[in-house]
Amino acid sequence: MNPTSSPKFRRRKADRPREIVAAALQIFAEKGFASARLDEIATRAGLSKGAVYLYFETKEDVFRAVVEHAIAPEIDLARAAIAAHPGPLPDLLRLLAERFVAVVGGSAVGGVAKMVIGEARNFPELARVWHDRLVSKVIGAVASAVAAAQVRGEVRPGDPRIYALQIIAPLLVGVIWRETFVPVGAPEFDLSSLSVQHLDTLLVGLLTPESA
Amino acid sequence: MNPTSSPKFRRRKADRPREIVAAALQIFAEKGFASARLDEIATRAGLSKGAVYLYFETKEDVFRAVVEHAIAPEIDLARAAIAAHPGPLPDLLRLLAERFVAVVGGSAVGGVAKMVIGEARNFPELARVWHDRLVSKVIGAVASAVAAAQVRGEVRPGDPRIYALQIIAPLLVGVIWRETFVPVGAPEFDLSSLSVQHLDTLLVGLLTPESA
DNA sequence: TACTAATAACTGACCAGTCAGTTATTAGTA
DNA sequence: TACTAATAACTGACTGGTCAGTTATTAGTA
Repeated sequence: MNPTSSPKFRRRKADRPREIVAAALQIFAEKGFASARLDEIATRAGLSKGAVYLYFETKEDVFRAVVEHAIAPEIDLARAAIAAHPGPLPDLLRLLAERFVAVVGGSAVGGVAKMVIGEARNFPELARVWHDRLVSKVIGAVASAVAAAQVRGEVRPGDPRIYALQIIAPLLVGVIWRETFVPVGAPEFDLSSLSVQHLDTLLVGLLTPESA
Repeated sequence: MNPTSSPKFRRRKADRPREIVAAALQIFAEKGFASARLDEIATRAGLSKGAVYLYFETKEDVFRAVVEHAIAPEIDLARAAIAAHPGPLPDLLRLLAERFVAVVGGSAVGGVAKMVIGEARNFPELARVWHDRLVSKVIGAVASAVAAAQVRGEVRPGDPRIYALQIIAPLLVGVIWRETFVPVGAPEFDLSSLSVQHLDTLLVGLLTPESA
């Protein structure tokens, strides 16, 4: 009819994978792996289902790319913050929490985390990637920061790995809460207030009386 | 072949629903809703798929029954513990944590929780049931116990609802960890040690200097 | 004999993955 | 600059398999 003004499609090989992953991130975060339809992912990415298979072998392949894509910035976040921590433990923890709230609050990472939890049994490999590349690194880094602070006499005795979990858990549950219960009418937890009150409270119990 | 010793089936109308729900609890906890096969549930319950439809309308109906079944004892647990709490807040919290570890550690409730998180978007009604009947009640009860303790001067100022989340979160994350990452090789967190160290630490920050 | 719990074969819908054909784009030619 | 051949990005109809839910039939029970 009118070939000049509205071509049926554009050839944009370079941009497609990124766009497909972005669309898949949304759909997977909404529906989980099994219930996500490739047709819907393709449509949201602005192409046909067949074209998705020009860029990815299988649906699981797309899922993998999404997890990688969601993980990468998180690793940078954790690495940079821990590597550059100069001062005492409370400063590091407040910095980490602040970044966590900013990054997780403003992206679909929470949705991906929920998806990983939900699909862990059916796709253990993805849980493994998520754990090995992200979660264990964060827990390990926080735990060794705590252990170092214990050596300096800043932090009371106790299992550093459990301390790390205690530090992270309320923030994580805040995100899961938002993804799971807020959509069905539960009142939200403000991540920022949660983060502040959590650290204020926990640090009192964490630090030795001398250093506090 | 041998009709007397092994009849092809028995008629046991009264027991079937309970057995189906028990089998479904396991399968759903393992696979989540979408990936669970009704055939597998039926087989594990010791009957055929068609027979399941004599007792339940749809697969979602079975899911509903499972959630109800998993919730009921938890509600009793929370209600009884809170209602009967006599002494100061630390005693109540230690009691609750102990029960939590015992009940969640020894049952498939953790699996159901994970399932609810994973399937929340696709079956919001079930997330609503889980929230309204269980989670909000527990959070609310803990929050009002904290608020009462604040009035008594036992607990420092701060949002009681956030305090409640802080109290529960590490235990919850411990369970999610076990369900999600331990199967792919992550080291376990001992729920019991976690619970003890968590309360020991948190209570220092929670209680006023006078009451501690 | 009448009744019904239970089975097992069946249906219909759905969907991941395929592929033959279509169309946008680029390279080559004059 | 205009035309054309060659290429490859893309489409959409199709297939093969899976599975929730149905039903014709069988077998246990009263």
